[in-house]
Amino acid sequence: MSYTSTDSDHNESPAADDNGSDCRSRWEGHALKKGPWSSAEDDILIDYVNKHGEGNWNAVQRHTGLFRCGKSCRLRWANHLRPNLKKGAFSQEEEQLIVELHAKMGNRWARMAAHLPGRTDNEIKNYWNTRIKRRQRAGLPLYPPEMHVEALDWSQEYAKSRVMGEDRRHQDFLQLGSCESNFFFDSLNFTDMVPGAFDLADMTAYKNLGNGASSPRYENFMTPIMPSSKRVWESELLYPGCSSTIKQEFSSPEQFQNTSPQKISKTCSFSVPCDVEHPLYGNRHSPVMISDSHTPTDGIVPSSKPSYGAVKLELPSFQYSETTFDQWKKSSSPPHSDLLDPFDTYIQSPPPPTGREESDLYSSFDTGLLDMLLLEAKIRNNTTKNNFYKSCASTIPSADLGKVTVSQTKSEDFDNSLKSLVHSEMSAQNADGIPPRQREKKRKPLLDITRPDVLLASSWLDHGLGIVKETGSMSDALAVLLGDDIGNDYMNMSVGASSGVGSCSWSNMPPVCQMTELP
DNA sequence: AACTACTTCAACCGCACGTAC
DNA sequence: CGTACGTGCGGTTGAAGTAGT
Repeated sequence: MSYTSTDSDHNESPAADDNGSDCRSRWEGHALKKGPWSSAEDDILIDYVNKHGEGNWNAVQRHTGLFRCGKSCRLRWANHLRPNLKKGAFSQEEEQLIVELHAKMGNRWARMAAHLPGRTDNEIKNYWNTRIKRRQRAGLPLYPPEMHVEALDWSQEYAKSRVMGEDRRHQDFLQLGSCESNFFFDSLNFTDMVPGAFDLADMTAYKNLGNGASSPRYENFMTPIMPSSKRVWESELLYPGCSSTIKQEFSSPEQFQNTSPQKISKTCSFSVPCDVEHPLYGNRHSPVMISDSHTPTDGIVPSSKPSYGAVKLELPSFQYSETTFDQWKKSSSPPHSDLLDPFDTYIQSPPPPTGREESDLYSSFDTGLLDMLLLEAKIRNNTTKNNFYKSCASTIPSADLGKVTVSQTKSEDFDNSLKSLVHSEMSAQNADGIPPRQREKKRKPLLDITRPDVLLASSWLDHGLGIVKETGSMSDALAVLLGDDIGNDYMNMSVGASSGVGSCSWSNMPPVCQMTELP
């Protein structure tokens, strides 16, 4: 950015912004000013808003002669001029709330700002970016472990509220899957590699996975980056039944430990969500259980468009009603001081040691969600392949899924149909590495995982989480899971998508995605 | 004091959505 | 149905400020 004017000079800059409808660079022959606002401009804007109220920002320049575009006026008002704005550093409570909110929402700054009176989305965003850098430097994960538990609690509340029909506004465009992230991260990843335990809490854990793999100016990819087409792709991914069921069925680690893998498997089974008009799964909010699922879901349509080949380590953000969030807040545990900087008390409770015995994983149920995921992955290995197809199907828009008839739901044909859809979807996108439904909206690459700094950062990642980085490759895993045919398709896909959006080397996958051999 | 490196934050940019026509 | 417009959001940028040498 090159500010072309300052407070002292009131020259109108020959604005470089000629991009049409947004901030037009000129208005009635005058160049629109850019850069910092002068106090005189502020006064004009304040006066205008006092007289006419907020909104209709483009009219400001018409009525006041202020050579600022409407967007600029709105931003200035919202971030600096409107009353009741809090200035200064965030309080401890605010900081903690931001961390909690981010764990639940991702990079939804405006939504987070709604919970922080007097604070703007921009402030929160800046704070968060600063926090990322600080903690990265300190080699700390972005979230303390307690976040997982809280997120789990929240997801239950959230699931309840959804079943009760709340949050209709956001249900209108529910999409399944962590839509923007890499295909395997979305769909194969935890839902299937770690079947049955993929909900908000899981993604919080996953988020932590990536907390370190960033570099200056690129750190954001490790936080839940919303896609540029975020509103369409907004992920409401929740498998509320799964984690909730886990919690209900196994109220204690001992109980979990004493339960047969089969029971755990059934309890944690993979639930395919549904949507209101979904020809396959039934009506929205109709609890649906398919295959080996014993867990009703509240129904979310699997219609996300995967970003094939784009490893963005992105996590879905969760929309929620304000009511729901408040409910969650009430039910959540008391504030944790270790949510806060400076690197705080988290240092006193370091990440779990690496290289555990599996038995230790059982006993870590209450502390390490990621460990739980790993454990489940082992338990559930046998069901992974079939689930993979279902998961792939979850990336296919519901319209296409409609090709799979309801009668096929529980039959082998169902799986075959899904496989067919998956194949066709993959082959369609293989040509240029972009899924056909995504070509029209090519997005900026948010992560190039081949970047040296990104790869280097992975050690930080592992360190911060205490994860043993296994050496097995993802391609091997896929070969095992899918057979050579499908697996190769995905390998090719990965290569084909290596330009632009960001290539993905399988060996670069997070450790959790490299789980291959199970005892 | 001068220089450099780093951090903070205000503002810009592009995109997407909703609405009116 | 397509287009223009207004608005809002999230990501990015770079000037200004600060700390370190």
